[in-house]
Amino acid sequence: MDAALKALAEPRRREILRLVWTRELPATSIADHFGEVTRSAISQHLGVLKAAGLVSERRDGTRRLYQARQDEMRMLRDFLNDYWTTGLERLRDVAEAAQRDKGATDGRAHP
Amino acid sequence: MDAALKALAEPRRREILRLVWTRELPATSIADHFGEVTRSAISQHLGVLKAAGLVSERRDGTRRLYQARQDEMRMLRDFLNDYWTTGLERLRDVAEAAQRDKGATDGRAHP
DNA sequence: CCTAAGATTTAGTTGACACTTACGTAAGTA
DNA sequence: TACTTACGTAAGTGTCAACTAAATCTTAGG
Repeated sequence: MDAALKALAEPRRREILRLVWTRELPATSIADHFGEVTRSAISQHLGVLKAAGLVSERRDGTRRLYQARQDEMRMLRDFLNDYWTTGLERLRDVAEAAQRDKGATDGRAHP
Repeated sequence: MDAALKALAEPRRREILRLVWTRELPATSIADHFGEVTRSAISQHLGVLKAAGLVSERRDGTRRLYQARQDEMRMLRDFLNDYWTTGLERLRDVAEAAQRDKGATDGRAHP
């Protein structure tokens, strides 16, 4: 999860992910799409994406075909939907701390 | 958008966002939740979150109250849903490149 | 005015990361 | 075997981000 979000924080990797969203592509074709960057750099990005579970790799002769793992992306989307609203009991101690904070001065911003 | 994803890539910031998801909290209360980090560090994280538009800041006396901007988070979620499937016409040139790649040898490795 | 509380800002350090160049390797081809 | 293609990996460099400590700002209250 951490790895996935970190991987997506890089614009180049997002673009790669989009390139292989609907089809398999060999590393070279992907790299060709980025004229301003070395093939090696793209290879490293692909490694990060693969380590994060966001792409799959399949070998075909000397080539390696990459494709996005849409299921993992869906999990990430669900994480963004749910993470903030789950485990809210954790907030209790902070709420108490805030309460303590204001208890002395009574009623400025929040009850 | 870029800034938002980058902001979320940091676990500490995600936790902060969760703390202020349902309520306003002063910076001190937030910092108290992270025993192992300085208030200064938290303040800087809050600055990043605010610059990314993920939290709002309101002043109350000497305190500054922060709260998550859930609308922005929803936009981010929608981005994750749509980005990959929009602008697919961009893929055409890559598709052509791949086609060229295989066309010569008719579906083997490479010319 | 003076002081304290709450919070940000400013160096300055350290580690992570994106990148390039150079090299290594596996698989196909002549 | 020798050559070429398609990759990954290693090593080195520059930049950026997260952190600490110290300084600064702002507001409240005596």
